[in-house]
Amino acid sequence: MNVMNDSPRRKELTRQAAQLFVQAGFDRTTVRMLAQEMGIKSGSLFHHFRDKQEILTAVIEEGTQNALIIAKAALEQCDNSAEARLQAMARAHLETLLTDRNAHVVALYEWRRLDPEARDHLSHLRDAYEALWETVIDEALAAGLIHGDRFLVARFVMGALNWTVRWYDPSGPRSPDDLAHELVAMITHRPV
Amino acid sequence: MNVMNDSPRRKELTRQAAQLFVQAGFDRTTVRMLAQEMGIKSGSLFHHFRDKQEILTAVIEEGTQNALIIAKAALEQCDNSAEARLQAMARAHLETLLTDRNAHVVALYEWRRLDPEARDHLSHLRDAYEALWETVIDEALAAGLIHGDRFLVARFVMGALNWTVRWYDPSGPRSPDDLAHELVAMITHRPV
DNA sequence: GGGTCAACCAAGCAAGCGCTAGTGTAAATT
DNA sequence: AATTTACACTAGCGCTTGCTTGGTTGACCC
Repeated sequence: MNVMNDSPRRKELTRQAAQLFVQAGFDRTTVRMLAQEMGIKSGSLFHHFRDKQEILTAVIEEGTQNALIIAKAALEQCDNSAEARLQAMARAHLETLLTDRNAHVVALYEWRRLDPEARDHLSHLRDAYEALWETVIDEALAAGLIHGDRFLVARFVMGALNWTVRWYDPSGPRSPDDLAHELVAMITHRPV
Repeated sequence: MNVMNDSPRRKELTRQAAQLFVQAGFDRTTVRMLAQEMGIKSGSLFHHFRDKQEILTAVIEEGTQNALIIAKAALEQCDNSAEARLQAMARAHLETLLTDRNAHVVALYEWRRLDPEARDHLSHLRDAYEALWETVIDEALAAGLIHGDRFLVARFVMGALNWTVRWYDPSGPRSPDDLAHELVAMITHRPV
C-alpha cells in the first residue's frame, strides 16, 4: 500500500471510479471492475488507495470541493443585488451538478457508505458549501425578495436543485441558466 | 418456493425488511440478516419471496400505494380552493414520508436495484401519483396562485419535499403541517 | 552502476454471498 | 381417515467478494 497523496494518476483514477459508481452503485462496483476500467489489475489498485472505501471518499471530496470553488467564484463575479446573487448560486449549483455530475450523484446516493471518519471530514466541506447558501438566502430575506424561515427556505431550495439530477436532461431544450431563472422566479415574491 | 400472495405474514415481513434496507442499504442487507430479523432461518425466507429482489419490490410497492391512497383521500377531504388543494397535497406527501418513512427512503435510494420488470411496474404507480401533483399544480397556475412552467414547478416542489427525508426531524418543533404551510407560502405569489 | 521508488502483476486466501434441495410437522381441507 | 397446504428447518453448493502476498519492471539519482 501507498501513501494517500494526490498524484495526477490518482486524480484520473478517481474520475473513472466516479463513473462506475454512478453506473452500478458503490456496492456493486467490484475492485475488479474498477481495475479493468483503469487498465490495471485489481491488486495494483491498492497501491493508490488504501481500500475501496478510500476511493469513494476521494470521489465525493473532489466533487464537493469543486462545488465550493465554483459557488465562490460565481458570487464574486455577479452583481451585488440579492436577486442576482440568489440566481448566481442556483446557476452555479446546477452547473456543478452537470460538469461534476458523476461525483455529485455518488455523493447523493452513496453518502451512507462512507465510514464515520470520512463522513465527518466530508460533512465539514458540505457545511461550508451550505453556509454560502444560507448567507445568500439571508440577504434575499433582508431585501424582502423572499419570505419565511431561513432554515426551511434553504433546504427547500437545495432539495429542488438536487432533485434535478433525477430528471434533468442536459441535451434537452432547457439550459441550467434557464432552470435557475425559473426557480428564482418561483420563490420570488417580488417579480422583476 | 411459494406463490406471491399478499398474506398478512408477508406484509409484516415486508415492513421489517424495509427497516433493514434503510439501515444497511439493499446490497448490504443479506438474506441471513433479513431472516434473523424475522425470526426464521434464511432458507425459510424463500417460501414467502421468490428472491431477494422481490422483497425490495414489495417494500417499494407498499410505500407507493400508500402514498397514492393518502393523497387521494386528502384531496377529497379538503376545500376546493387551489391553495387548499396545494397545501393538502404537500401535507399528505410529508405525512406519508413520515408514516411510511422506511419504504420511501428505500424507494428513493434503492430504485436502481430493481430489475427492469419491477421498475416498469412501479413506474406506473409512481406516475399515477405524480399525475395527481400535476393536476393540482395546473389548478394553482390557472388560479394565478403560482407562475411558471407546470413541469418545472412540479419537479421543484417534489424535490423540495422529498429532500426532507434528509434533514427533517419528526421529534423537532416543526410539524408536517407546518412544513407544508411554509412551502406553499414560499412558492405562492399571492400571500394569503 | 548500485540504490531507490512508484507502479504494476500473478496468484490466491478467507469470508461471505444468494439460493436450492430435501425433509419435518401441525393445521386445514376433503 | 387421507390428503393437502403453509411454514419452517438443516445442510451446503457454487460463486464472488475485498484484500494480501511476494515479486518484477523501468525511470530517475547521486
